[in-house]
Amino acid sequence: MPKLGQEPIRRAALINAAIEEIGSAGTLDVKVAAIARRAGMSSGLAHHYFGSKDRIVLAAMRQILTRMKSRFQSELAAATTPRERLNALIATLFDPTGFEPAIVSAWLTFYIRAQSDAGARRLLRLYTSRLHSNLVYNLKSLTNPANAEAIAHGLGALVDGLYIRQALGENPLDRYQTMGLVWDYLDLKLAQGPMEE
Amino acid sequence: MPKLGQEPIRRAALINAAIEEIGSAGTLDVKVAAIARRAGMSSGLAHHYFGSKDRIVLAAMRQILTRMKSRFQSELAAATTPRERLNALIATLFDPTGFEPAIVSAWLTFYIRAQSDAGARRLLRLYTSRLHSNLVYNLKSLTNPANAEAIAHGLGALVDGLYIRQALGENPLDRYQTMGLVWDYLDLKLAQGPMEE
Amino acid sequence: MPKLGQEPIRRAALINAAIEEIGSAGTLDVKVAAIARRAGMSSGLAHHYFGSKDRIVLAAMRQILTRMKSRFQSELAAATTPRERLNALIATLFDPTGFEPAIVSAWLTFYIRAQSDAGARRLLRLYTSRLHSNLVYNLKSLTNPANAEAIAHGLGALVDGLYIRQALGENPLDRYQTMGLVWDYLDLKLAQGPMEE
Amino acid sequence: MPKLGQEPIRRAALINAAIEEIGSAGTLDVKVAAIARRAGMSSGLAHHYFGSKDRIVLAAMRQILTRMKSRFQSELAAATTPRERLNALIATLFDPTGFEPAIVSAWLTFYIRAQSDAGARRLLRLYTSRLHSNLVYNLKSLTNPANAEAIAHGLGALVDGLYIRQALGENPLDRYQTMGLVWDYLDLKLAQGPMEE
DNA sequence: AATGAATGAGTTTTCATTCAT
DNA sequence: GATGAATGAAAACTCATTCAT
Repeated sequence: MPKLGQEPIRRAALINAAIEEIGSAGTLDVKVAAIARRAGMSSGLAHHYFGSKDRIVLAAMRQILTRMKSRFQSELAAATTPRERLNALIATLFDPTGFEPAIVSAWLTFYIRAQSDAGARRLLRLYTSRLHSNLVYNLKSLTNPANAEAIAHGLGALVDGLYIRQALGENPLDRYQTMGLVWDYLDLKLAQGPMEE
Repeated sequence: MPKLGQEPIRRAALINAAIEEIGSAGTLDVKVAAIARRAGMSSGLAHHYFGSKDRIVLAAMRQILTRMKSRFQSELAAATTPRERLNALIATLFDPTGFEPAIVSAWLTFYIRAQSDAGARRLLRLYTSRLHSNLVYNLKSLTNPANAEAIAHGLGALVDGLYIRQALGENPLDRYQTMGLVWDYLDLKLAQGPMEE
Repeated sequence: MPKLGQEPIRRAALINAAIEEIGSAGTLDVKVAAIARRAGMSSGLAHHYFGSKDRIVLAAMRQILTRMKSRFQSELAAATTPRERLNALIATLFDPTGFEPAIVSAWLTFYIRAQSDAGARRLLRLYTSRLHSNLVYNLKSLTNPANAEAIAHGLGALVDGLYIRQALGENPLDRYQTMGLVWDYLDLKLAQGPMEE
Repeated sequence: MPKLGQEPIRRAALINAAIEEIGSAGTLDVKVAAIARRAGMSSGLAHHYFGSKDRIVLAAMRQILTRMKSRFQSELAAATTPRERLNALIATLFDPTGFEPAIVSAWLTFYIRAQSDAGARRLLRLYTSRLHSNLVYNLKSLTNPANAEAIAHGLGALVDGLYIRQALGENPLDRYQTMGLVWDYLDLKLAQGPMEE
């Protein structure tokens, strides 16, 4: 009797292996064989489940985004005020889970890939715009709309920048210091640009 | 007698071609043959001058950093006060020359590559630490040392983040808006953390 | 399930093909593709199993030495007196198996290669010193130690010289004549330098 | 005014450079560019004078043989008796000039090449047969014809074997010890097989 | 479902040889 | 004669993908 329900297990194992492999190599230039080995199976099976290397990589990317999305959802569920929701968003962005070296590194690599791959770009844009509108939506309760847009841009850029430095091992700050830097920015901007009167 | 002094000309042509190729591909994963073709020569000659593909790519990276360094130097020459120097640094970072798609793209790819390539990492770290100490040095005239460090970190992350978004074509801001965002951050932070008394 | 245990089969096939190819070309300068073709597989597979051309060639050399070693062992097993063992050693050195054009040719090429390749040199030195000490050990029962060393040197050089001539097709002697020449040398030397009293 | 008579100088320089290069590389697999550089000229000029790499290598081989021939002639000129001539032949074979590592090494490499290259084979055979008949001719004065042939074979093989060991750096004997080994062989053989009565 | 053997197309790399000057 | 730039063909090597079992 064949083991039932192997497919989802195998797929998940491959996706995780791909993320780890990309993260540890610091390159999208990983070998299917290496991913499969890390996932404890043959390269042939990896192809069987995903059809091509590109699909594996894309699935890994999707997986990272999905994880982040569900983290957002659970964090946001507990928040009630706009400021709490903003704090929750930032806390999620810097959640240790998403900040593991492998994840950060894989994430950045996806950024690069998005430049030349429409599928990756679409995925990433979806994520970016969701985050942006989420930020803007909550900021609008705390400041005027134009300011909300500006702050959202600044926050987004700051987060991306901190990510990139993390990936390079150049960030001398720990998680709380990093979050403090972002919160500080948020506080300053909110103090600077108040609600229109 | 053959054409003399072709070496520097060819090397420069190859480096430029490599930057363009990397920029247009959005990947470090370019072919030597493609670079050589773009530079108007055979792939054999490219190898003759650089020895290997890696060296060509590394030279391209070095070139980008060199250009940025000389831009810094000329901008800084005209500045006299610390604040002017900070403004000049930021202006240089967002100089259109450095923000051309090809350059941004090559730059980002370089970031990723630095993770797995010691040569690239060394080069990048040199650039990063120079920029950081330059920022800190000038900020120390305007605020207390601890604050100077913190602001330099925030500025660095912000700039990196804006770069990444530019590379993705996700930055809806133009050059002046982008610089405005950075200046604004600088102003806010300086206002927040004054000189120690 | 694929055919299992192909690796040793393929490796052996490649090694044999390499020996044949080297022998028939009279050069170590053979193409991986040619070896692979002779072994009935793709060049990719040859690389898969050996990693590089050099490793294939080295493995071929090792194989030749191994064969000779096992021939020594079986010949020596039957010998009981020192003189019988010396005769067995010489008989083995001139065993037709080791004197096939392909083998001789590969062997000579190996000699040359040993000059620039540490791996080959180590292998060859191992063989050379084993043979030498084997000769010396048995000669010591028949003559004084200093003489044993000298005879071993002479025998070694004579054998090498006969090999090289065989490789060039310049040796007008057949196997027995060639062995006779060596035995004759041994007899003369033993007669000349007797046991110390 | 162009320098006159440059051609023979250039050719000689290239030939010497080729011998050195082959000797130091321990391979016939040397680059034209490397030979030319060693000879202090461009690779283009090397082709101008020799037409192809093969011709350079062959010329180097011819050069070594020519040198040895002239050494034979001058040594033989002084000898008057058969035994003196034999001694002179052996002394020439082990003349330090011909025993320089580069020469020995290049020589061996030629041996290999002779297996796959008719031009090289012809050249080498010419040398070999001349030496052989020279040995035989003089030996015939000292022993019976059949014995002369046999001794000449043994001497030839012994010399070749000593050469190969020299090239490998495996010969623990110095020049005089090496010659002693050969003379010893000659003496023993002559003592063993006297003139027919 | 699963394996890992096998392929072959795609790239890098090397170098003898040619050629404009 | 002389240079060294330039080429291009040949070879090594890599790896996604296929496939027999």
